[in-house]
Amino acid sequence: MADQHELRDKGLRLTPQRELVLAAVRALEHATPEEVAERVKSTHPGINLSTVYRNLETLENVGLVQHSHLGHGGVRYHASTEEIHAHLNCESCGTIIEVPIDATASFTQSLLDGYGFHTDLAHLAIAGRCESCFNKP
Amino acid sequence: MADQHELRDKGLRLTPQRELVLAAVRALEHATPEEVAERVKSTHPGINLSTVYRNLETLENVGLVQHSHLGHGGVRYHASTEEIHAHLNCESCGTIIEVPIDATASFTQSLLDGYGFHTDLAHLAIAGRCESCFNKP
DNA sequence: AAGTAAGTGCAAATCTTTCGCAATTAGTGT
DNA sequence: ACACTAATTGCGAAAGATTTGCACTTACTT
Repeated sequence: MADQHELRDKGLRLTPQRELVLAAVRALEHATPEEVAERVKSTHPGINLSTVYRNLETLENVGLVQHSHLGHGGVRYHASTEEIHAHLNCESCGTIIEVPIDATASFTQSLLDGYGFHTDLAHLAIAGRCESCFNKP
Repeated sequence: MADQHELRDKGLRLTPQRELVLAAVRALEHATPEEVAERVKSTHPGINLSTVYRNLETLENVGLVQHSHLGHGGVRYHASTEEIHAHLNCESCGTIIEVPIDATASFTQSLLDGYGFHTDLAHLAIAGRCESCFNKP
């Protein structure tokens, strides 16, 4: 039931580093590899950045985490959930708003109808400004 | 009327490098800085990559060009036009489909209504797969 | 024609991500 | 518990993209 099993069930070895990386991604929500490393270091100071990168990749391969591109900020990882969602990324304050993919269905359908394009909104954020930033300068 | 004026009107000096960078962005459509440099070199072999980067930034500051993030492929520049458009970026073949912003209006409106989010679809591409890539493996 | 500030070239610095390789360690069988 | 093997880690170096400092050049002004 524990954490162990979800990793081992995927055919992965259970290392402290790997568990911590996964835990950090889950705790941080949309963190950069750097931020994940930072977080892991609080528990496991010796972890190497390469190890973080490799684990993020490995965890993504087995479907436990996913990354998306948030424009300027670079790549960010988040835990996989049942709920696939799109990301609205405020370019001013960096806030990320999650939007259930259903809310985007009619849009993606129209892109399919109009352009034959099969949209994957989960993978790339949508840029813009959140309410409060929009109301500022 | 000529090219000179559009640059000078923006308060910029008219250098061969700058003109060529602008011309390259216009000719290439959605080119990476590297590609712009490559193109400029055919006319002006000595141009330095830094100069290309600096000019892209400068031209963007005065509004003559814009960049957008196309996921994995990195940053791409295109000329500013009357026609703002969104980019659909096929993750398999890299093709970019331009979509008039009108076609996205009801979607962005719904994000505004639902989340108070002011979407800027021009800035970040939308990932997915084009028709033909979708029909392959 | 001379002055000056913008622009350029060059080399080095940064930043992010990847890679090779030797040392370590988790999971397996004994 | 013990040894074995392959996966994983740490480390240092490498690669790719973009930025920066600085001295030299050049476009524009007067």
